[in-house]
Amino acid sequence: MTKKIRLLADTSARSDKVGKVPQAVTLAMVARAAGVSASTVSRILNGTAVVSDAKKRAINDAIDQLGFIPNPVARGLAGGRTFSVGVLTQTLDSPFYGAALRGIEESLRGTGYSPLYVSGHWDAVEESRCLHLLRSRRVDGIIVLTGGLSDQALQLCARTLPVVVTGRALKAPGLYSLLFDDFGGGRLATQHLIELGHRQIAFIAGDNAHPDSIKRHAGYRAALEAAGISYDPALVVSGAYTEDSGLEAVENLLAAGQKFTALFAANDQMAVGASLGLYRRSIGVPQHISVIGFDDAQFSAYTHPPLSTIHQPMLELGRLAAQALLQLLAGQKPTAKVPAPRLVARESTRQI
Amino acid sequence: MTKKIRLLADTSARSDKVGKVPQAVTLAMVARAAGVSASTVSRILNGTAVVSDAKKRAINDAIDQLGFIPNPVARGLAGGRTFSVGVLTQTLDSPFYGAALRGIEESLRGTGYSPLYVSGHWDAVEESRCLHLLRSRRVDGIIVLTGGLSDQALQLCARTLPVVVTGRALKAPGLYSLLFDDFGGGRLATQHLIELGHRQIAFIAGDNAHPDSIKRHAGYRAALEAAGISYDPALVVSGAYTEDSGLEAVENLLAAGQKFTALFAANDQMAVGASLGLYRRSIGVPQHISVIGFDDAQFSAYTHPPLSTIHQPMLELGRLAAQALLQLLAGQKPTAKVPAPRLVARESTRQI
DNA sequence: TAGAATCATGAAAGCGCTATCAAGGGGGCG
DNA sequence: CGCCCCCTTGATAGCGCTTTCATGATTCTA
Repeated sequence: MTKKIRLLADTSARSDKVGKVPQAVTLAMVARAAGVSASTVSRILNGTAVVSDAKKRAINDAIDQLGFIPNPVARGLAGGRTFSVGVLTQTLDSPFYGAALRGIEESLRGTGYSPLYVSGHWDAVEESRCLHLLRSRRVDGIIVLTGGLSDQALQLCARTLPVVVTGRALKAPGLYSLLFDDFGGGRLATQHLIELGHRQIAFIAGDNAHPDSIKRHAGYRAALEAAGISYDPALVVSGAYTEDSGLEAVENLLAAGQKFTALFAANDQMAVGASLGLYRRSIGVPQHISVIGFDDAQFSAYTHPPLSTIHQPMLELGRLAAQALLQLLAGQKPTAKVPAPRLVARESTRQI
Repeated sequence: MTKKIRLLADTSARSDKVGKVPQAVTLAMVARAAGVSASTVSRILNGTAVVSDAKKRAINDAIDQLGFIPNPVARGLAGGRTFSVGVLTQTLDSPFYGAALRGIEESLRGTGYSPLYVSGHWDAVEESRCLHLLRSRRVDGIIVLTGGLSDQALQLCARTLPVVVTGRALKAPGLYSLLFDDFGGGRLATQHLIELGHRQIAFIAGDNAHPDSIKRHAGYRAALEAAGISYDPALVVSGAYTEDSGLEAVENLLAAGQKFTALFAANDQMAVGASLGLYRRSIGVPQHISVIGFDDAQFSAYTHPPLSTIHQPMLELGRLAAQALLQLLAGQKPTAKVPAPRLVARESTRQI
């Protein structure tokens, strides 16, 4: 067997200058070994056409024996498909997007598609550059995790490439969007505090450039008003979604002499920062002030005390996004639906 | 101008069936527009040979006007290089590796190379599969962030592809390794506790499958012995580098009635989990027990109290790894050196 | 100034695969 | 029993680029 393989390899045009890649087993070699034409091997590989059982078996045997792995680069060039999907995220090392990336990876595993991650760092120009990079790398489809790109840019992109985008509600051919209910989440968090008897509830908003931050804010306000509590702008400070900004925000609130018994931060990172600020002033959570976050980041279950929060299913969202893209790629209509926000009441909030 | 471009485009062989990619500007079109041959354009693109200034200018003009972007897929097939580097990480959403990935991304930006991330989930079989995937995708080089692959596997891989690996000390042609001083770090953490007057210092080890965990453990032991404190196996429990396992470990320690005034966890995640365990028992950190972690994860500055830890420069490590790979790719000898461990004393440790 | 040597350039042959097209063979129907 | 159609298969032409190889134009040396 080994001998036969070697022989076949030797008859190949340039067996002398292999060098670079050792496993230079090509489709042509498989074809020769199986006694069929390259076309037929390709047909088996892609399931493009019906092939007789006998040949099918012969080819599969040859593939196994030679250890043939189709070269994706060549397939990409010839077939126009690279079997890779671009993922435009914002930061690779965010505890938040990380989960989504993992979800994407999970859904893609075993499908033959590989993810190609690029990060836009919340900068529309940068994101646009990333989009170009992905296109130039000839990805077969793109997943965009929120970000600051304009709706038009995405719709334009979707004209030539399947696109799945999270964090907005867009309709366009070849485009599918997955929108999490940030408004409902914001309302839910606030309702939770109200139900615990709180009436003076401070809010640390996220970056105003992010639509989700605005919607969480609106949810907060809606819950307040539904409970007959008037919205007090003095209790609202803005942060930037970072721990530092949460810390700073709570310091500002305290410095301004604001009275509140509960605090809702638009994400967990700010909630953690804020808790640290309270800790520094020896204000107990939840003894003196209840704190609730948003996102349910991985670390939130392990803070002191474990943080109450709104669970945002990023892992699930990643999975769904990838599945939707796969459906788009297969010419089907995506069916994915984003789970509703869910309250995770832990120990940082309590009855007044 | 536009007209000219359109005309040129129309004379192309299959301008009627463009469809898929709109910017189907090919090298051949540039060549025609500039009145030169494809070879010459290619030479400019790659700097492969000297070309007269006049043609050089004409070609560059044509490239700009047509908005030509070389197709990496075709380049990959023809030239054998794909301008992508594979990054084998363990989990995409770890706060720890995340920083390294960002470092890699930073170093690669602007070099023309793109990273292709795959994650092995600490499973040698899976990692090996990932390595194959990267090779089959024809990456030009590989960065391996620790993991459980055997040294031989890596050396074998390095025979055909430049490889940079972190977390081990290997020497081989085409292979460069970046080793962080885990032993020194473990010793440093323990010394810190000893200097604060602690004599009974518990240790939560990491996963024993990880060499770095073993080395941190050895560092702990060495510091103890250097200070004349006998090593007490009863004070050592093993965890799995997760928050949960840290929590569990401290519970075991407490349940067994062990006495200790300080605790060193082999990573920050376990330190956080352990702190939660102490909090649940109303044991104050650092009032009753000092806690120190390892890694200096992003969240560690914001825990209650902020966690003392050993800074492991993952961002820097990522940058260095990418730079080293770039050097390898350029045929140079990498020069990167890993920074030494550094103590970050925050508020979770104090004088006894 | 003839010949060699150097140089810039173009033509052409692939890289490994997919896709189109045409051909051969077998079966069904009139 | 013959014709037509369908089904399987192979040959062939690229995908867009890199890379010899060969060519004519220069320049240099003797």
